Amino acid sequence: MMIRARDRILDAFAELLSLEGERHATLEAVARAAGVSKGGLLYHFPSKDRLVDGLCERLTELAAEDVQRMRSAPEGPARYYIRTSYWAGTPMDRALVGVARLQQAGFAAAQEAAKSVSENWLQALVDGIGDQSAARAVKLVGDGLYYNALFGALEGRHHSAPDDALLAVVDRITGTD
Amino acid sequence: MMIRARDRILDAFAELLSLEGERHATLEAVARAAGVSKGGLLYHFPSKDRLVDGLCERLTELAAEDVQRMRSAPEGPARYYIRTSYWAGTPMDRALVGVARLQQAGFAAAQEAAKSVSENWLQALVDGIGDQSAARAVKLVGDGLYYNALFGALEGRHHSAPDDALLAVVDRITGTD
DNA sequence: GTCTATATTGTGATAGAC
DNA sequence: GTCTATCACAATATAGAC
Repeated sequence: MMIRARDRILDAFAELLSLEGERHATLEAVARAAGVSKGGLLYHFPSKDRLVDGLCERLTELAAEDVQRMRSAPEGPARYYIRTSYWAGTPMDRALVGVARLQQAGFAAAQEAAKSVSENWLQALVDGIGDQSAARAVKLVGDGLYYNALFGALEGRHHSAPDDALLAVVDRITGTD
Repeated sequence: MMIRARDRILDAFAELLSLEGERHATLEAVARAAGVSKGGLLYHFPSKDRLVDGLCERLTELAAEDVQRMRSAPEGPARYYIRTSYWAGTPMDRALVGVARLQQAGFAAAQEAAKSVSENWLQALVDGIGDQSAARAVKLVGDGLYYNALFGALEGRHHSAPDDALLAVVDRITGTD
């Protein structure tokens, strides 16, 4: 069965945003990558702002699922968060980097969505670690990894191997060592 | 004496990029903010790519000076780096966030400049701390702060007060406590 | 639901006066 | 060095056929 065009369009949008940058994610480029015409795209998303909204909603859903996994992870939320903060080209990676790029381009909806998911991750870390400062430091290390992912995505780099030495440093931050 | 128009233009470009996002930093908006006409701007920077180059060069200069200060800081490079990684609206903050936004919009020159200054900061941390993993973790915390600055700039938030609790965590990472 | 064709606007860039 | 006027093109959006 055919994947719904609406989903293919969001896939293409996230991919162009994360791999080529916001300037290259034009409606025409997205339509072409999704295999539809510009008019076809605009049937599903009547304006670019609505397309942005669509990706923000997808990120919100994917991030909420991730927070659930994080809260119930046997290794603890800190290690889980750091281990999964590497760019691996997953749907959530592309959605997150895509929304970050939209936010930095100046789209208000992306600003709000990025802030919201960021706060949810931080809260899960605070609840799991207990200590505010340690949770914040772990969050910052993860943010740093995402920031580096913003570069890595454009360069086509993948950081597939979770870094054991870094995880050891994280254990020192949380006091688990 | 009148500040050179060329510098005013770069100031305006960095400010619009960091405070309103890349989409709003059009040649017309930059010219208006700098108090010149579009034609006047294009005398100094014949194309948008040259304007981007100009900001990248400014960042490279400011970052090189900062690396010097960092290497000779009495508190050590780690604490210096973290303490100055907060968004405070300084010229270097605006240049750095501005270039980050250009990079994520898809400008290749910004990609190279951001990568270069990032590597120089990391090298200063490695040289100062000794341990590779610890230096990398400190760099990631600083990157995380910059990543948060990408949000804070748009929201007009300033993180003027260096966070003592975070600096204490950094000491634990570097083994200085 | 998807297409083609077209309208509208914004953006980067040029030409030439002063 | 800076301006005004204008250009060419690209990006978003609309209209209407199928």
